[in-house]
Amino acid sequence: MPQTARVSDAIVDQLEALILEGSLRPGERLPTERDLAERFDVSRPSVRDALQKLASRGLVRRRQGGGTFVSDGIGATFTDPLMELLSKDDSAAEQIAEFRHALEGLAARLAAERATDEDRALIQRKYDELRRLQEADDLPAEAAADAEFHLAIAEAAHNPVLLHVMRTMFLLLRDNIIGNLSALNDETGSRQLIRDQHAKMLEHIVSTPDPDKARTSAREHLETISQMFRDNKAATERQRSSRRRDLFKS
Amino acid sequence: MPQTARVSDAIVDQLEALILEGSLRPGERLPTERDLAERFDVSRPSVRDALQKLASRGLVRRRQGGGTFVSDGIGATFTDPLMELLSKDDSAAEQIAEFRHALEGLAARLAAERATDEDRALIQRKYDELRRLQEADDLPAEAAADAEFHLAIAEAAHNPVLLHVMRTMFLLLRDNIIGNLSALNDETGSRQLIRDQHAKMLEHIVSTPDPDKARTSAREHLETISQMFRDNKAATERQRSSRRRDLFKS
DNA sequence: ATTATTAATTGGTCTGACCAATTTTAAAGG
DNA sequence: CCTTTAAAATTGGTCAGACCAATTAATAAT
Repeated sequence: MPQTARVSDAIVDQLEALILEGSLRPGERLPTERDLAERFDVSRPSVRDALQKLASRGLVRRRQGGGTFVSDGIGATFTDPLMELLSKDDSAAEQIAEFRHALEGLAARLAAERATDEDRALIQRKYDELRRLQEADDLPAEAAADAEFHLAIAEAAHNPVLLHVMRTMFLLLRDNIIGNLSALNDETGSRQLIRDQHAKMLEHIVSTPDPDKARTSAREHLETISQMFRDNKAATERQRSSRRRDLFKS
Repeated sequence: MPQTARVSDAIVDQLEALILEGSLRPGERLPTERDLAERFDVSRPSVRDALQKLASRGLVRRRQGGGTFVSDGIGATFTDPLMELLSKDDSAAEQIAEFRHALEGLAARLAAERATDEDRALIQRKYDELRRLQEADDLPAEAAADAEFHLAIAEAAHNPVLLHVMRTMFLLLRDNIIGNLSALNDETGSRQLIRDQHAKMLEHIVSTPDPDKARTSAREHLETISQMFRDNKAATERQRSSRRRDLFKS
């Protein structure tokens, strides 16, 4: 029997279609369980089953007493439970760094080849926003803007699978980017280097598109990020080591 | 309130832990809903909620009248609903091909660096199995063995995030690999080329490990695969075009 | 007009019943 | 004694109705 033979699966399919096609918009409240039960002519537990499944997939949020809402950003939360599990591992950031070069290099190259005028405008806007936040003293906002800039480039690559993988990657790296940026405050010149590299990426993707140079500048940027990550980790290890020695000092 | 305040969420957490730690093994049947309700001292609908969530995540399979079973291969089914949705798009295979080079090249390099004796033995076994199936006339089995060989290399890279991304990638590519292999039957020499490339990968990862050569041979292999894919697609397009002309011939 | 209280609404949990698919057990026939 | 078939038991799926707890909306009091 097909997997959708279940009453609740049929409801999931219909609600999912409404969400993905935009009839139900992010933040919008769904009809109540009792209401949906009436509309679909099924029992309330069957509707609950369906809504629980959508919630499990991150498509909706449920509030006792409040209602059921379409999630604000589809994909803004993990939709991959295994990836979510892996994200709890401290070494996830390091593992991602190992192939982030390759993905960001490819995304930059494809973006230089394929970006539409609209894409370029979006990348420019995200770049401007990032520059503005680099002057402000708000690390979480700066980290978010950094991710937005890179994801705008990924969008311009017009490869939905690659975009999805990179989105997930940035979810995993959220805390890591903030940590990297805070470490930047302590080092002369590295913040400027990051800014220069972003400017170069922008140039080769938006101003004078050149796939090979776009790819190279992206990879250089990521190599710098990785080196910073390694330095940051080593410094943290030294601090830990020092604190451990202090603890056992007589 | 924390997300696990719900009765069913607490049950999900406990069952998940049992599955991930191996107390509940793949293929093993779980206690019945009524049994679990008694053990957890909650209602049957609450247990159902929890089991539905595990099923939605691909961790268990449910059979009316039969019972609830731990899935055979965790990760063997899609755990990412958005990726599953993208897989329904015909161009997913092409999109993945665009970055598969990079990932497989990296996996091969890391495998050459990091493989344990056990890893090398596994890769050798998967290679032997693939060679055996290349002599048989069973395309789906050959395609599965091909994926197993590549995934054994990815396992030897010892990067769980990369492995997870590549596993998902192979789920997306399942049908595509079968199509590529069936097209191979029609072409002189390309099957031998594929075999030679697999042998070279094995050599540089297992026999005489060399990270740079491993990476290069993996990328050459993937370039061949991509070219085949493009040729296969072009041929399919020509066939479609020819059939369209035939349909309108007076 | 604002604030506090009360009522209504919504999701969460529960009990008990029944249906449909599957598995197990028992009986009949060879 | 073995095999086949039928019946019984078990399991997940669905339902109705009730009640609880959190949130929202409406009303009353200041």
